[in-house]
Amino acid sequence: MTLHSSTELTSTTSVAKNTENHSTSRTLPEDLLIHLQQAIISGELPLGSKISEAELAKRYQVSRGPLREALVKLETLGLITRSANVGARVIQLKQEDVIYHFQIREALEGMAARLAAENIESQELQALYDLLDVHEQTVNDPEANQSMHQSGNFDFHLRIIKASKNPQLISMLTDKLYAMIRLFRHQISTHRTDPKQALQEHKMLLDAIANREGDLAELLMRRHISRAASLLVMTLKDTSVNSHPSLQADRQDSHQSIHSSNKHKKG
Amino acid sequence: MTLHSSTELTSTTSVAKNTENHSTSRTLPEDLLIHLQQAIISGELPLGSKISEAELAKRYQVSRGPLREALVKLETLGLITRSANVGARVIQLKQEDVIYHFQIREALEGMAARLAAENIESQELQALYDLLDVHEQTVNDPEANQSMHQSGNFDFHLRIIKASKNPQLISMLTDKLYAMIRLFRHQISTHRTDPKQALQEHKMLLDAIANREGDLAELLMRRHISRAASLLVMTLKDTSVNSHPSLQADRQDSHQSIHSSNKHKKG
DNA sequence: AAACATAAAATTGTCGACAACATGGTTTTA
DNA sequence: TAAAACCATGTTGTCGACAATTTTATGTTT
Repeated sequence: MTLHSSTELTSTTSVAKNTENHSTSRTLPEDLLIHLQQAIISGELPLGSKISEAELAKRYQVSRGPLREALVKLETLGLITRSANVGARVIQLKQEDVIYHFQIREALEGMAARLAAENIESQELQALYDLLDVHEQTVNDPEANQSMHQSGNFDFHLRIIKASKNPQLISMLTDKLYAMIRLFRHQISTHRTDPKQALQEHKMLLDAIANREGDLAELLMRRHISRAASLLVMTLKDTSVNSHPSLQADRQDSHQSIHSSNKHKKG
Repeated sequence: MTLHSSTELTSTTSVAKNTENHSTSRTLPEDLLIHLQQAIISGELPLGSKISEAELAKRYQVSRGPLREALVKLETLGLITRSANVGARVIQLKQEDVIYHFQIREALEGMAARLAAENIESQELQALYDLLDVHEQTVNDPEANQSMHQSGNFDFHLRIIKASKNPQLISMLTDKLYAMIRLFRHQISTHRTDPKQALQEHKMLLDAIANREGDLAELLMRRHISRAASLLVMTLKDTSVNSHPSLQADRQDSHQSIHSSNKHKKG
């Protein structure tokens, strides 16, 4: 089949230069990285689909040079795979990958919690306690929805990571691993984590940090993440990522079904 | 100053295409990545020096396109920093960086040891025990030099990492972190690690893995790495990386003093 | 002489075109 | 008929040139 299907695409999202549209960064590879990351996470570029450089270049109104640099970065983020003379594909999410990912996150965020206990400053501590207060209200609010819980959860973890004061660790966790986590969240709509339990765990963790108990903080963080992981894996066993129809992309063509982010609702 | 100083450079290392020289990979960015990595580690590109795209392109007989892709990868490896419209610099090694790095490595390799205890296969286990036997002979051999101990050490850690069977963890540790470690080793010539002690620690660790005691394996690995780290930091306090003359590159020009790998001996 | 504005040079960012390779289909051959 | 060789097409890899930006040099003013 020919691929003049560019009419199907979101009418040329146009990251291009001085046209002063919604693009925020300064260099094309940076912009492209953000947009492509979002496209993959939202499912606009389906998992497993082929990535055509020419097609993407036309779509974003850029040449293939900057696009390729963005693809290199995407590869190091683990969101796509590339092989010489063949091209790039969006990764496929297998169940093991989720497990592998959380094992790494457990080790890294555990260390972050330990370091946070050593290095956190009083104002950061205060901000975290404030955040937990807000979180507590959200938990008791029947109006609150899932995404509100999640963003608070996210923020809490992020602040602890930053409190570790280890720049390389922070970069690893925020730039790299969390891109993958966001991918999980968007692809796997059903996550049955209990907000109240999460809050409870967060409280104990924060107390440990406040008391400068690094060992305990690391232990609690690891348990917290490990628990979330097994919950997620259990969900996957039911939903079965590999057989989930909307997560399977035919291995041949790419021309994506656009704006399919709000699909696969919980039947 | 003009930069016709290309005569000073190692006469055009020539990664270029079909000329069938010592290059092994298939695509230019891959080759370039390997060569540049080596150049940084050996000190051919001094720490903190500016990286000129034009100069490097001429030197390796490639155009700037593939070179830039390699630079993007080098940036994600943490070996260079890049800022828009200004260019790339080789990183500067500050004492904190070493600490930050080892904190991450402790977390990650600790997890690797734990997973290895769960997932290692009998043949891998046997190979590791064989390796320790060789190592033991090396330790008792007065002829053996530092680099022999190191390569064995290196191999041991690598095998355990691979035995974890977590591909992402393996990639992170081998591709990314170990590039940095090799940089440390080459830049900081004086490392007073005791081979006998290291061997002893390795034995205990391997026994823990063999006995499938994940908790213990992780603990021992973390202690092992932590000890190496503080030893290295102590060395740094004496040698003082920041004020070490041959490690300081003037912030202006780059034209490197070539083949300066065997400098900065312990006066 | 110091500080500012301006011009020139050098470097990075981006583009379009060509070369090398892989893929799918067709023809040839056993 | 099936397998192998071949060809056509599309895609990725690489290059050289131009545009945009930063840096250096120059000159003017106080």
